Order: sequence, then C-alpha cells, then structure tokens
Amino acid sequence: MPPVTALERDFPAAVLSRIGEHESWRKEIHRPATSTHKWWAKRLGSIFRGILTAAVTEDEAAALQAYRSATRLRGLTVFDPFAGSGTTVVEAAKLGARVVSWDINPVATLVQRQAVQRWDISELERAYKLVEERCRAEIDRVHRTESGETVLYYFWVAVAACPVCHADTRLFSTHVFSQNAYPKRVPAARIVCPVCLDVMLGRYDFDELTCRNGHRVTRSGAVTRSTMTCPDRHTSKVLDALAGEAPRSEMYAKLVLGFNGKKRYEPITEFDRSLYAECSGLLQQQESELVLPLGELDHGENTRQAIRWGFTKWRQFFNDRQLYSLGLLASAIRDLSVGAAEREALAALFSGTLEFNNMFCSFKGEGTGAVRHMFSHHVLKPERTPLEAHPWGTPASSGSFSTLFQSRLLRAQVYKLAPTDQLLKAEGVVRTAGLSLPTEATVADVWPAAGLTPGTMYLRTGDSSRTDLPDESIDLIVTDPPYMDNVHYSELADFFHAWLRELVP
DNA sequence: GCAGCTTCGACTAAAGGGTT
DNA sequence: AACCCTTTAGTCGAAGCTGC
Repeated sequence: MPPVTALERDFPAAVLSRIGEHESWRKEIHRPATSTHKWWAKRLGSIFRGILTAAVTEDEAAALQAYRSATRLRGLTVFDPFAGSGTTVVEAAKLGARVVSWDINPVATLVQRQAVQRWDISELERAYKLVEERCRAEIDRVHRTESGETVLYYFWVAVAACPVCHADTRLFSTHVFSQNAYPKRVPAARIVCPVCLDVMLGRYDFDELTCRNGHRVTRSGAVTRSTMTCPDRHTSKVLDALAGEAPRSEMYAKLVLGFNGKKRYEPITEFDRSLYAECSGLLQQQESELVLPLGELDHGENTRQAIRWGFTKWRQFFNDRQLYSLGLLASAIRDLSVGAAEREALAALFSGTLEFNNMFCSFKGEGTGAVRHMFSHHVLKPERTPLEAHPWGTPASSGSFSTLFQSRLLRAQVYKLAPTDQLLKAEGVVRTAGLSLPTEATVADVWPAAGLTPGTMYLRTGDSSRTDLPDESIDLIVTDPPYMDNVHYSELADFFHAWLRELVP
C-alpha cells in the first residue's frame, strides 16, 4: 500500500457520488446480500468499494482502475469493528480480501452472516417447503372471509375513553383510510363511518357524506395531532386519555383478494370478529408450545415514545392473531431439522417479516408501497390506525414471508454467487457483472489458529474495544463508527431479538 | 418488446405544539 | 416572536411486473 493514498489526497468523489446517488434509490436491488433483513443506516456498497480501493492506490485514476478490478485486495485483511449490516464485509470479500467483522449487536451479525454464509439452494427450498407444510394452511385459514377469499389486510383503529365523560372515542385523524398516493390523478378513496364503521367509496377531498346507516361523516376525525375530541365534544390529550395503558383497538375494514384476483375493501362482519376471537383462544391454548416474543423495552431515546403510550413489553406490539400466526411460523422454523445455515436464513427471513407484521405498521395507500412499516422513521412511533397484514402472504402482498423469500433470500443467493457493481458510463450508471468475486465464505466465530485463509471469514458478535486479533494481522480498518449517541440501534433491534432469542441461539 | 402500472425505501415539506 | 422539535403524509426515481 502506498504511504499516502488516494483516500487521503485524491478520492474520486465526483464519480462515486454519481454512482452512489443511483444506488441509493433502491439499495436492496443493488446490494441484495446485505438486504435480507432490516438494519438502520445501511451504507452504500459502491461508496465502500470506492473507499477500499482508494485506500490501496495513490491517485484518482488508479483508484477508479482498482474499482473495476475483482481481485485488487487479494492478500490483504480488512477489519470492520462496527460492521452493522456488513457493507464493508461484502465489498471487501468481493475484491478478494480476507475479512474480519465484529458488531456488538446479535441482529447485526445475523444480517452479516446471511450476506456471506454459503447456502445449499435445494436445502433452502426444502426447508421453506417444510415450514410451509407445517403452518401455511392454518395461517391462511385465519386470514379469510366467510366465503373463503383471502384477506390481505385488516384495518384497525385505536380506541380511548374520554377523560371527562368516559365515552369511547375511535382515534381516527381522518375518515379517509385509503387513497391513492397521487390523489389528484386518482381521486377515488375509501371512507369509514366513525359511528357504525360502514365502509364507503368517495373522494379523497370529500367534505361530508351520509353512510348507509344514516350517520353524517366528515373528512376529519376525532384526533388532530396529539389532541382528541370525544363524541360529546370534550377535548383532551390522547396520552391523558390513555392514562399509561396501551390503547385498545378495533377492526374496522379489510382488503380482500377476491377469487377473481381483484382487491376490494369491505366492512368487518361478525364472521371476522369471531375468527379473530378464535385466534385469541388458540393463542392461549398453545401459549407454551409457540415461539413468542419475550422481554421488555429498554428505556432509551428511541423507545421513550412507545413506553409513554403504555407499550412496555415487545409482545404488545402484536395483536393476538399476529402472535398466533407468527408463533406458528417461528415454531415451524425452530423445529426444522435441516442444515444450520439454511435454517438460520429462514430465521432471518422470519425476523425480517416482523417489521411489516405488527401493530405499529400503517397503510400507505394505493399507487405506492402498501405498508408503511414500523421503522420508516427510526423510532417506535405508536400507530392510531394500525394495519394487520397476512404474514404468510400472497403474490399480491407486501412484506410477507412468502414474498420476502423470493425478493430477499433468493435474490441474495443469486447476488452472492455472481455479484454486480455499478459503473459510470456515458449513458449513465450501469449495473455490471463480472467485476467481483462471489461473497460466499465459511464463517468462523473465533480467530482461526492457522490464520485466516481465503474463503473463510472471522465474523463475531462482541465488543470490539478488545479483540483476540493477533498483532500485525490486519492491513486495513474500514468502518462507519457509532455517531455520537444519535440513533440507538440496539434499542430498536431488540424488537427482532425478542423473537430471535428462541430461534438463533 | 414495449408501455403503463406497481412497488420499494428514502427524502422532504408542512403543520402544529412547545420552549425560551 | 422566534426558534426548535415532533408528527404526519406527500413525492420521488428506478426496477420489476403485467398484459398486450
């Protein structure tokens, strides 16, 4: 390595900025290996590839030349002590380096392992089929209409009693519960009556209408920001009304996938309510056999809001049907007897689906991603109108176990065997194959006695302020360290860990 | 093979409340 | 009054998908 490198004096910032901007639009498409599961502040692969190659060259031209060279880091050992989802790990491996990767958070190292661990694809598919046989029929059964059609989403609303008159108040901020992302272009919208929960078709900008039971429905609901107005017009703070208890919720509508393949909105029926009640009973009966989330929220910057709302246990983030369905799914994965790597891949996939299947999610609308998942703002913000999705899912679902198996695991597998990279050409940024080595490796969780060999990675969950790395064993340290105390990922990652502790020992 | 629609996560603006 | 912070939701570009 040169004494003064391109990283210090001639970094190809202009080119990498163009490439990085392109990659940033859909990170998961360009870097599937590190996208099998949620992690926060994922860094751009192309930028880290640029950093790695600039660190071993003298000037911009040489750095850009190295950026195109699959084996430029061969013979070097790269260490990331705060590795997160593993961007450094993957980029270094793609350039032929030996890799050491630490992170204190077990969810982070789970994500890293999926990015490099070798999967036997037929074993992975066999494991997926076994899980499907064990739990799919039952999950499907509890997400359907009386006529047997699939329910993609159930819409829920939180309810609080007015502190003055104790009247129950449904905490809608608007009675439009579904509209297009571009409502001026597609003005049709779905409206709910806050009195009888009738579901109507209208316009996104309607002023007032009358439901089929004769109730007057206005566009705005009982809640504005943090203030609620009860049916008798008393105003109070929502948090005062909740008085430290997590809100009760009520189902008010569903999105059905009809036998004809078309989606339609419908009100909740007695059948829906009794099906849900049945799930509560089944959950109670099978409590001891099912994998369920354990533990309480730690007090911290990112959990404060949820705790103020009365959410103190991770289990409260899910309703009974979610606990039952996800519990069945997780138990099926726990009980698999298949290869360890393939089983862990499904555990990671399962954990990833949790982000879209809990009562902190909401409906984003039509014409855009349907589910606004719980971490879209890096905090745990309680939802007043949560969305309950079908966890197994259908091809028309977003964020379900079956769709993410395709879009996350299988896509990651393809990428790990033949990674692609972005190059800046005259016509723009172009995705290009053949510039990288496969990322697959055998994972060790202690420093190998014989030293690291190509094809082996040392990947460890632990505090990197003290390591067992021998002197002179590392050539490059490339990392994105914790940024002051700004975002407390561990507090958020506990949401996944509450389930994973029983799945990934 | 192509046009138009859907999907994804991230970015950004705006509203409104709280604080100094 | 000025400023800051929280909350809400509207918008975006690219890639994948669907139907012709």
